[in-house]
Amino acid sequence: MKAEAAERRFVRFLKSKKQRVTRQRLEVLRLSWETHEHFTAEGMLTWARKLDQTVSRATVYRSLALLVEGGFLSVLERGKESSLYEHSLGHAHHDHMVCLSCETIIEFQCEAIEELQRLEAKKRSFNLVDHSLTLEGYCSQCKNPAR
Amino acid sequence: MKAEAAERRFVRFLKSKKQRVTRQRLEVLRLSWETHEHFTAEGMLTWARKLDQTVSRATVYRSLALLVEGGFLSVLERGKESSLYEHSLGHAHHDHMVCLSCETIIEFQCEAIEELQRLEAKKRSFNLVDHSLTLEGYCSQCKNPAR
DNA sequence: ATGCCTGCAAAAGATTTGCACGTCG
DNA sequence: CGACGTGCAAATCTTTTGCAGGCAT
Repeated sequence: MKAEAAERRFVRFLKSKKQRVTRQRLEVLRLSWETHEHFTAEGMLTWARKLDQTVSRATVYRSLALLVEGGFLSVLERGKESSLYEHSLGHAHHDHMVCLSCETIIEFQCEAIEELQRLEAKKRSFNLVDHSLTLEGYCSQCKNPAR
Repeated sequence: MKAEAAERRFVRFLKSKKQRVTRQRLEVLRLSWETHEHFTAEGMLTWARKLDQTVSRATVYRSLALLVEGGFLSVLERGKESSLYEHSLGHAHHDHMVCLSCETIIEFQCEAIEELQRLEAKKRSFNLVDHSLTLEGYCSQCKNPAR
């Protein structure tokens, strides 16, 4: 999805929730569309501050949460490490492989896995909303069988 | 695996790492074998303190990390929420479905998914060490399509 | 002996919250 | 206007760490 489309959709999303369209919220949305990398809340704060000295950390967190709720961003939780965000609408869904050595993130898609997940959920009358799958190991660069 | 077997294996594990077999470490191991539920570090601390007033939080965390490293426990990371542990050796590997409403955790196994993960990893020359798959949604009790 | 462990308390790090003020609708 | 959003700083919460003394080997 293009940035402008995302923006229009975000405005609609906010209105539907009776929330206000503010400069800060739009800014976070726009910035998240400007990279194709994963980013942290702190990273977003740094970018936002380049445009507007006064944006606060709290607002960045609050906006990111809103964007996730609306499905504009998806989150990759990393235990105690800070979460990584990426814009998601219009991106095909994918999962991640994370290198335990160099931290590189490889994205992959596998429809067969998704299908099996839906099947397992259905078996248990579980109303599947979302899922997160992360494979941990060593990328081809690091191939480090030690641990 | 029985508790005694786990204990023997843990002692061997510690010795192999030239680490000491201490009362606190054994206690954490034993307690983790006494429940078949998932537990938090804080929960473990509470249990341990019933037996020994002086066990410290730091030691519980350090022991849990050791047990995870040795493969005695597995962890379910929950974003900002505290991690959940469960004894794993001798338990077949499984993944989790977490109810967004009542927090119930349903365990499931699917060898076909595991196989596909190995396949995807191999495709990318990724040396797979571990993985975590969590399905989020609503359990049959809560079936709450809203969100 | 002696070096790994432990308890304690303080530190860390990410994220959240309370509050007074600003601003969108 | 009036409610909702924002910035700021302080608070939270989980987990980690530094250090002095204790205990396993």
